Amino acid sequence: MGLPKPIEADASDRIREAQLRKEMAKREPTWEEVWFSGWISHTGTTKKAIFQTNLSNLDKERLKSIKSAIDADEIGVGVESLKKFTKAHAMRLWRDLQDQRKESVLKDMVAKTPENYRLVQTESQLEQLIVDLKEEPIIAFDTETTGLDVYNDTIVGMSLTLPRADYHVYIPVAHKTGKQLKRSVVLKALSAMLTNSNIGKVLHNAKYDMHMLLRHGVRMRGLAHDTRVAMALLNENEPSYALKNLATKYGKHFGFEDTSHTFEDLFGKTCFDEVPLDVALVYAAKDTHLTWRLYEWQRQHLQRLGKLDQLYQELENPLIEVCVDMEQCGFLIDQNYARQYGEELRSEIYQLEQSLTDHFGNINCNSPIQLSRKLYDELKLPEVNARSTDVKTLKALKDKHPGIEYLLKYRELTKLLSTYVEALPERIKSDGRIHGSFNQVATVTGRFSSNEPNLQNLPTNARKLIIAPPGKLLIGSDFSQIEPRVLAHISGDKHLQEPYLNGQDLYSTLASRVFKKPIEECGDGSKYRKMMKVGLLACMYGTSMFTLASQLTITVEEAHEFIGDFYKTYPQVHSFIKDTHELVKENEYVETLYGRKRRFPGHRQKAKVYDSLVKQICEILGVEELPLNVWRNKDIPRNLKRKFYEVKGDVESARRQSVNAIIQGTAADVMKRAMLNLYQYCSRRGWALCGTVHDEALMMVDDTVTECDVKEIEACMTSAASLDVPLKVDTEIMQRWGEGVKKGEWFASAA
DNA sequence: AGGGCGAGCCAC
DNA sequence: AAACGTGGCTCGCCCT
Repeated sequence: MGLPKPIEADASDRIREAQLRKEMAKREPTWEEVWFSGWISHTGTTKKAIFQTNLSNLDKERLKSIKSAIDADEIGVGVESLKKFTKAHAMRLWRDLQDQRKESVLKDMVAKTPENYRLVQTESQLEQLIVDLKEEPIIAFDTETTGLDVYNDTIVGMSLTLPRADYHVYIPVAHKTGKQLKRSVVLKALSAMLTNSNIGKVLHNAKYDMHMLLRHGVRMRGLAHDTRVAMALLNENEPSYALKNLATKYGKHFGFEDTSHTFEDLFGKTCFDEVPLDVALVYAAKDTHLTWRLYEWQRQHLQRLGKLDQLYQELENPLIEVCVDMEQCGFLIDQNYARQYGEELRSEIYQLEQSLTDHFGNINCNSPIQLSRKLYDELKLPEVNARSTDVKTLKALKDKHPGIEYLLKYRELTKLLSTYVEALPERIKSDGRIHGSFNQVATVTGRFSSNEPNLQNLPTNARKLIIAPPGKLLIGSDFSQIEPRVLAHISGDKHLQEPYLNGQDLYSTLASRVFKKPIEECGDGSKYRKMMKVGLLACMYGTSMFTLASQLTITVEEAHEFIGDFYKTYPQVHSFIKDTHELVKENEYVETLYGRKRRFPGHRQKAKVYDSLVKQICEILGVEELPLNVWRNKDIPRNLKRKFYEVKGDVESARRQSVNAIIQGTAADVMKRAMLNLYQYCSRRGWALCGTVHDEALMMVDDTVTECDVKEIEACMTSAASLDVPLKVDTEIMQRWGEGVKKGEWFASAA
């Protein structure tokens, strides 16, 4: 092998190298990057140019030849040690460099501690702080803790920004080293301020700090602004809402030019109570400082946007403490039931496994790869759906092999067991409850999400693990058909509103009109009603004719005709959808009824291209409307097709999402408003709102609850919005979630 | 060993 | 060529 020719690094190479270094600082690099970077450091920058070249400039072949040249001792450039430069060596070097970098960064940070960052370590300093706080109508606040578990970790320090006095403090209370006050002393001194709802607090992700303060018995009031929640309203597409990432990205707009380092960067896995106070001060005080600046910047934008500000002030901000209380409430798990049910499932699964081995041999049925090999290669089952092994495909193959039904049952039971029946009890905290978290700003449409565990996707059988504590009952109130009602309101379609105003069944009425059948033939369980229900949902979700056809087991042409008839009968629904597409093309965003925005950056240009291509295609074919299948149409030129499919996916996806975001988002707004009403009502009664599943609110109430109380609960929800159609709420009462009884029956049997 | 990712599946 | 919107969790598989 010949000696690789040195590659001269020019200025642009060096720039790219710097970029690579920057990239490497942000994420765990691949070992090749490490190897190369370490190599550069190891050899020094004065060595041959070949070593100064950016890795990304070397094609794979060249890199390989260089490596093997080194291995074969063919590179004799005076870097003898290089041939011993192994991966392990590189990683070690990398870590050393990182540590050195960390240390020097920390040293540098401490040296540059701003003058108005102060530690509060003594009684007199604390007293002075309390005095100064009396002059502040609004402050920024943050806690530093031993970890991220709000039910087990503890506060090790607190930082505050005093905007009027123009200084920032860090109050260590549980650091392992350094002079500091006791946590109880500090909290006692601060509690008047923290619990005073007239003193505004600005926090980043307040829910977390509020939980933490509750760990030490302090209920924070007067949350004025949460920069994380507000950021989600200002840009629902933000890739990360971590304070440091927001500072890096937007800092230049509010005077934070330097990129801040994340906790991980600086401290890795070290617990914050081990961090020396001088470092802790500059890190922690900067957090509230940053939060405050971010707040001021966000205020400008919210005020400019008006409606969004109102949404924040009236809805999202008050909802934060509702979330805190919901999470604190938690869900009680029936542990005996869980054990017993788990055993039942395990034995049933064991038997199914025996049958599966008989049918399919010794394979792992949980593995799609092994399963598809068995089903399609060995057993030669027809590949109805491209070798897929999902439920839908398996159901289609049910008649083809006797083992499939066992497989389906096995899927169902193992899912239930592993994801729910075994997993939920593992999350039980010391109070016997699970405390999942609810996130009000995790979805782009404004709906709630839930995790650790997700309480919004429990199947009925898993919900049965959750019970009301003694003396309590669970109440589940759900909005009936909220999304169609929102559509009826927003589209303004009088015909769609009619059944709601007259108390008729929506889908039967729709079906009767669209299919031109007497209402008797469109009743509950009729095929027309079923079709209509699927069809309406398809319109709200923007389903393609292909999918709709397969759902209804009709042809694409029939589906197209069906939707055409629907739009003809309900023209305002059609125009709402078309108008929305136009609107999103023009503005690149849509809004819910309450001003929540869903943005589609870059859509305008793509939509223009898309529309002009549609026009061209229609002209060539001499038709008004785009044909159902463009790809197979022989009359359309190839390059036109190619251009069309380049933008088709993105544009149609944005259009579907825009229509859906208005409907789903408005429904979410209404639910959030309802939750505020319910929270107030429940608090007054000493009850608890404990969760939400999109259109349903869950409450924990005394078992003395009356029919009248339930009416008030429902009123809290129906009065949440005044639409052109009435809102309807159905309520179930239960001791065990998943075994609910309609309110009517409950009170009838109680009497 | 542990992270990333896709398949699959649960909910509305 | 892809085919329905919003989520989160577990598993197998593949990678380092």
